[in-house]
Amino acid sequence: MRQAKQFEHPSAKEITLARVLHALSDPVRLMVVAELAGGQERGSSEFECGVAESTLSHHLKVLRLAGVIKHRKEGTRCFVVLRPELEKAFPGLLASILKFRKRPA
Amino acid sequence: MRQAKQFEHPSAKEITLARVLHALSDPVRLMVVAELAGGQERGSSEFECGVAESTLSHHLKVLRLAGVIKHRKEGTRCFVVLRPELEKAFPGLLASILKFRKRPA
DNA sequence: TATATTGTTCGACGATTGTCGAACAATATC
DNA sequence: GATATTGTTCGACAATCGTCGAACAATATA
Repeated sequence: MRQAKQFEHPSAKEITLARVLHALSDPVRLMVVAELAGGQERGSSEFECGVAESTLSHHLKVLRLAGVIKHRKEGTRCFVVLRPELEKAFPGLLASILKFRKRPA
Repeated sequence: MRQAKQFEHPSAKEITLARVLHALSDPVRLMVVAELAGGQERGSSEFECGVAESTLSHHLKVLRLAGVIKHRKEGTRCFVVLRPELEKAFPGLLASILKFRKRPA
């Protein structure tokens, strides 16, 4: 009953502005981040973004590698949550961006 | 002494969040926008961003097509300035982003 | 052990990207 | 007119992107 190997995450120092902006410059990823904006953790299957499962997985990886989300496995499921380090690095940035998003479908 | 044909700019309605974020997700373009943040117009030759002239021209086109800058010709020179429509569409967004730009490293 | 569930990784694909140098266009100056 | 100046567009290139289905890995359940 050992826990499987978890994902690699960049250190807080590796979170750069251009990288975060690039991570947010895709509608699917923007939708995921908006969904996480409340701060609570979400199961990765909760996102209904109209792309294949493998594509969503790819986008979560991009967000993870940009330092935007923490990605964790539990059993056969996966959970994601915003990384507090992001808010610490760029306080208010996410809110400033998300408040302009088109209405959450 | 006719004025040459000017550049095409997207309408204010075509300025979308993801498009703007994508335009800002490149270090060169981020630098240009930061340079324009004061609001005053700049000659395109004033930017020293370490890329070829044709590359800078490409980046200015990306910013123009994203609705971030107004690009105008005068004589043999070109001038760029932030589009007021951007601030109107996403008030405060640019400032929220630019304040986190890398300090003079 | 066998099977089902969940989600990642792999391989492929077309599209887009950032980059450069060369060629081009428009204007200014001689 | 001829030449110089300024900056764009073109053509090419490697790299990255978003996308999918198939294959795979880990866990849960029978």
